Amino acid sequence: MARAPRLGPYICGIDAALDVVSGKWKGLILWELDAHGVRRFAELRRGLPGVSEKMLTQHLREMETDGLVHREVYAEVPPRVEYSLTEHGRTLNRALAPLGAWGVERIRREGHETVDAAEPSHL
Amino acid sequence: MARAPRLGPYICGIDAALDVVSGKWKGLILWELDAHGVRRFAELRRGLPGVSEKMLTQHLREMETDGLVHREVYAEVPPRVEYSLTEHGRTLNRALAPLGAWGVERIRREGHETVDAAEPSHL
DNA sequence: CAGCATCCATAAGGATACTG
DNA sequence: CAGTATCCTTATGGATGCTG
Repeated sequence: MARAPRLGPYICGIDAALDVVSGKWKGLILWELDAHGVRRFAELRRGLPGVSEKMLTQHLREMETDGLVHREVYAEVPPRVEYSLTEHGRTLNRALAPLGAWGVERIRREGHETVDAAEPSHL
Repeated sequence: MARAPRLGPYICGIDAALDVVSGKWKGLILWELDAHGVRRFAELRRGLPGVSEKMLTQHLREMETDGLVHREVYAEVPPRVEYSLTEHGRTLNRALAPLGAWGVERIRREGHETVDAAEPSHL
């Protein structure tokens, strides 16, 4: 099953925003889709080293429900499904930019380990 | 025990930033401390309706470890402890502002329920 | 290819009682 | 006042196998 419909009320805007980006891969999914415009399931999977099929599917479904991601299914054999960001997804991604910059600073400051992405860098 | 020292490497800045604000009350703790400058344990508790002592203590300790919060203990009877933000805490809070604004928009858009804060509003 | 179903391990959060 | 300690429930994420 997916995420339960969030029981209590939100306390503030941060709370409401964090609710839709919390999840191990959601920030990265947002980044991938924003960078490439459109991605198929398998492409997305390759872009997120270590993600399981289950988690990728689950996160994509939740983000679809939250109005961040658009899912386009083509009735072909073999099946093809393309994911892209909605306008809300794009604005969220822009709102996340300063946070990402802060995070990069934190990594640099504390000398955390990072992964080497095949594509140049998300940093 | 508190949070484990985070096993894997960070994938991107968002990832590294989310790691320190994930936790049911952390965004709000940041907000409270930024708004008031200095808060005692009990004041903080009143500002976070519904938080348990355990979670508040735990979150504060993690945020201290992450260099976001400063904890000042006064050797008095009865004991007094004051919490405030470090410079890193303040910059994080600023980086969170656009996300908070996005969240407020989302609440408005989707008609989510919110709590009525005693103090004017976190929204 | 793009998934769904099932089972399982760990992490996050909460309730309650007690203390320097 | 400002916490600890303990026990318990739920949420999150992962492994594996199967399917239209």
